Amino acid sequence: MPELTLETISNLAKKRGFVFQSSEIYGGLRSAYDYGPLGVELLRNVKDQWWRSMVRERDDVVGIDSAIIQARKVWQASGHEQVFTDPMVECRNCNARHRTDKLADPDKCPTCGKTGEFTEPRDFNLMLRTHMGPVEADENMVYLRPETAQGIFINFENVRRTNRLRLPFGIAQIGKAFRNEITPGQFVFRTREFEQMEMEFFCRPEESAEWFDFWKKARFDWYTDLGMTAENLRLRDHESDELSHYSSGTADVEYLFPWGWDELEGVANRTDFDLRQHAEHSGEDLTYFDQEADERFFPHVIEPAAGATRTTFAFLIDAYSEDTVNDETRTVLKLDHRLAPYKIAVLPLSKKAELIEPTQKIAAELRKRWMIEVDVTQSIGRRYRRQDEIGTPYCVTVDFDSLEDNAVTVRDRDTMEQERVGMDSLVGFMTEKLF
RNA sequence: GCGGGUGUAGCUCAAUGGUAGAGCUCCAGCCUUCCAAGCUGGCGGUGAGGGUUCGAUUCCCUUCACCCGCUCCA
Repeated sequence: MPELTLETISNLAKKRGFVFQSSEIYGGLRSAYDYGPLGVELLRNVKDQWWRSMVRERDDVVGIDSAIIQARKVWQASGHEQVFTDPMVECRNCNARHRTDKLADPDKCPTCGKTGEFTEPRDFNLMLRTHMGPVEADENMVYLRPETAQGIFINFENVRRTNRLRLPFGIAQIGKAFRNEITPGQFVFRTREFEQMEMEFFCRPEESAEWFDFWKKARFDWYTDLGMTAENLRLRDHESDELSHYSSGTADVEYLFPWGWDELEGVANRTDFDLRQHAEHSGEDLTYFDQEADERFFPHVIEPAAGATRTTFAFLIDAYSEDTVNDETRTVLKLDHRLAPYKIAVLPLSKKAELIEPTQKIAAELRKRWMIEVDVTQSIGRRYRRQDEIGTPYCVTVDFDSLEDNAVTVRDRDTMEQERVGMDSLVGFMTEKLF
């Protein structure tokens, strides 16, 4: 198979209605994308699988959905306002960017050594801003959250108390986040508006190393369980100099994208940094009281934080394949059926009315359980290829024999093999296949 | 944001300072048609704004977007 390029995969995404450029009819808006009918299903399936494995299948994790707009003080306490708004200068000679307050010599570029090449200091504010209320004044300026994590920390006590939770326990959230990235790009990989899937797992300080290892493995396995190629995945521990301001240890789950290894998810040991900061800034007591041990302390936190949109993108890339069939290229998205936008396509062999009627009947029955599509246009071969290209695992074909024998053909996306199945047992048959 | 490149139907490409063409895709019709078959017909375009000109897709300016490098981190 020829090397897969970003262009190939983004072309497929546009052509089949997975992803569109934002504001396209007005020339496009940089760094924002709209998800089409197929993309929204794929994205939703990825999020559902995450939620299922992180929340519903666990007895120690609960979910929340916090507001995108939060008090400005949240971002002062978390450190984002300070870390995300440094005045910076750029070197005209080598284009390197430096924080003004970190320069030994304010006129000399530490990267290339030239002097007098700096631009005027500019604020690089990585948080998007807006105003609460109709009057645009500094007093009512608010940020759009740059991560979903803080919405969890500030609700730590609410959730713990109302749900009577005891350590160790986690709080999970899926939602949009916004960052004024300096350079967005690589299609949907880095965008200024994106979606995160984050979970903060609170535990006793001395157990944090153990949970850190647990979550690293659990998160890595989640991808392979959903069919992502293990050779295209790796777990990489951060060097101490690349750790974030809040972290004592971080490991990234990385995927081998067409442009190289890049991050899907970060698993970080955030220690008690966030709870301490919020306790200090808010004046609330955010410690945890362990009745048995009779002690009060700040829990430590392990955070698996994944990008929902880029993870969806990675699944799309990983599923892409091209076979040669009868000297033609067959493009197939070999998506796990749990992620595929459509589970089944129902296809009458021809448009004749006598076939349309049973097709609609079968479709109505299948639609109660699965996301399906009915396609009646053009030749059956063409329709199979179309379904292959959007990753539909099974096609159900109604032909003229069906009118006699009350059976249909079920065709497998990956093997292209066909099996005759009675209409009465079709739902049961598909339930087996789509467990 | 800086440097380099690119913008013509959904896609691939053609043409021209004087009514923008083709192939593929898509849609409709014909054919009891199981892996992108055929025939007939149809929809559809010069990224946006301004300037020069009798006339601009073509020349000039601005802008927007995309791709490649420098940065970032979900």
